[in-house]
Amino acid sequence: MKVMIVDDHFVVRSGLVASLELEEGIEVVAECEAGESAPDFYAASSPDVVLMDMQLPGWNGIETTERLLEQDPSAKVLIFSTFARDDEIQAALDGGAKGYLQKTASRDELLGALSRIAEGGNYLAPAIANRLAGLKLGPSITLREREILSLIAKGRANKEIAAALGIAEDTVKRHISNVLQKLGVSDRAQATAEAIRRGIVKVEE
Amino acid sequence: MKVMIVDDHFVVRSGLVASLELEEGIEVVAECEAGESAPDFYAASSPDVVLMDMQLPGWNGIETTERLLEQDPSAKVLIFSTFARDDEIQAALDGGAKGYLQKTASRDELLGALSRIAEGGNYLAPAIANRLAGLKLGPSITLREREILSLIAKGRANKEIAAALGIAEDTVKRHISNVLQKLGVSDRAQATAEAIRRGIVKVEE
DNA sequence: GTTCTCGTCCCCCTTTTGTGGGATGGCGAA
DNA sequence: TTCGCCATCCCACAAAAGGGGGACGAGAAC
Repeated sequence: MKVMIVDDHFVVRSGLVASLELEEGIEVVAECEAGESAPDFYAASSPDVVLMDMQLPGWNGIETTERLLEQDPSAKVLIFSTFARDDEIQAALDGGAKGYLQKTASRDELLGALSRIAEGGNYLAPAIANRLAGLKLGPSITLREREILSLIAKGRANKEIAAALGIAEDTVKRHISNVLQKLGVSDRAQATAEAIRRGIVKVEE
Repeated sequence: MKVMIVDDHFVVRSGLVASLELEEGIEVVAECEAGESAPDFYAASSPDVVLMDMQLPGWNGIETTERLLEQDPSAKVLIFSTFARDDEIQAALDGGAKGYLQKTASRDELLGALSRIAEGGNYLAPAIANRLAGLKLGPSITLREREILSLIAKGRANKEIAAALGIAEDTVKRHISNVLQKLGVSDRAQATAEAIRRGIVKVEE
């Protein structure tokens, strides 16, 4: 089985290489530090499975997965993330990933997930699968709403947001009113915290 | 140099072992998955440096560091964390750690930090050191202001904050006005984002 | 002593925010 | 096609937010 690794942490890459190369029949054919370079590495090494980190500078794991799938619709991506946030898992699976594993997973779980996916199957850690099954999917946040949320987090007033997007201030207020309800919060400050928690808005260093 | 590793992620442990064992003069004498077992491993292997993960189930990195220092006040601990939150770094250094390194660090940075600390020195990633220095130079956020910031992030209105703290609404407004200036932001939404970024307010799963 | 910051309180003022109502056009799914 | 959702716009209104002024007591710092 040919495996490609996408992770910006050298320590994770070398840990994965060290564990996987020990295994009979597994070969790491590419290691890549950034989402942006993944398509080229993929084309050059045609791996059976891609092990993809979620938190990457630049393109994140989801975006990179989508690009790989544009390039090769049969690409098999296993997301390997530090976190297990429901919305992130949902987004990863929606984006076409074949599985989702936390970095707390044991070596056996990792190997099991890899072989399941190489065979064309899917893999979700049991704990995650259960949680997702019981998850009541709340109303989804639209593109426009996400856009406005990120401007709110930057301290923009409704008037400024309207100007930036070229729409009326009343429309902005309407969007905000809707998104506050969807997030189950009462004002833009709490919406900011919730958007950051859900990964809708990023906080850069 | 004898190194002990404390990290619950097998992939990080094997990555560290793989990278460190390649190096002349470095030997990994203990690997440990939980803070609770660290003291025993430490006593059995007497390492020169302990590489400590921050996010551990049970005892976290700071608590484990403190226990190791009770046991051996000359223990040298290098925190190896996924994050770089100001308050966490502060707590780690206050707790007696000799250094703080993010998991995004390169192999060279890691080796450099390890040898600096083995020699009895300290190590803070340059970016982090600058940021901490910058924060100390900037105006400091008072206790009351932090308290109010976290209530703002929870969506509380000024009136509610006043009631919760048993003070007048005008006083709350005064505090908010001050803290907005100190953070260099224009409203409570942006203040929320900034407070989260600086680690003043935490976002839990 | 004096000066400084912190936390507290009051007044007044403008601007912003958030919600309610109602309305239109587009677009995709049932 | 009809229905629902998205995005857009309008109006009106109450509440909230944020800034300005001035003031006071406690305690730390000089």
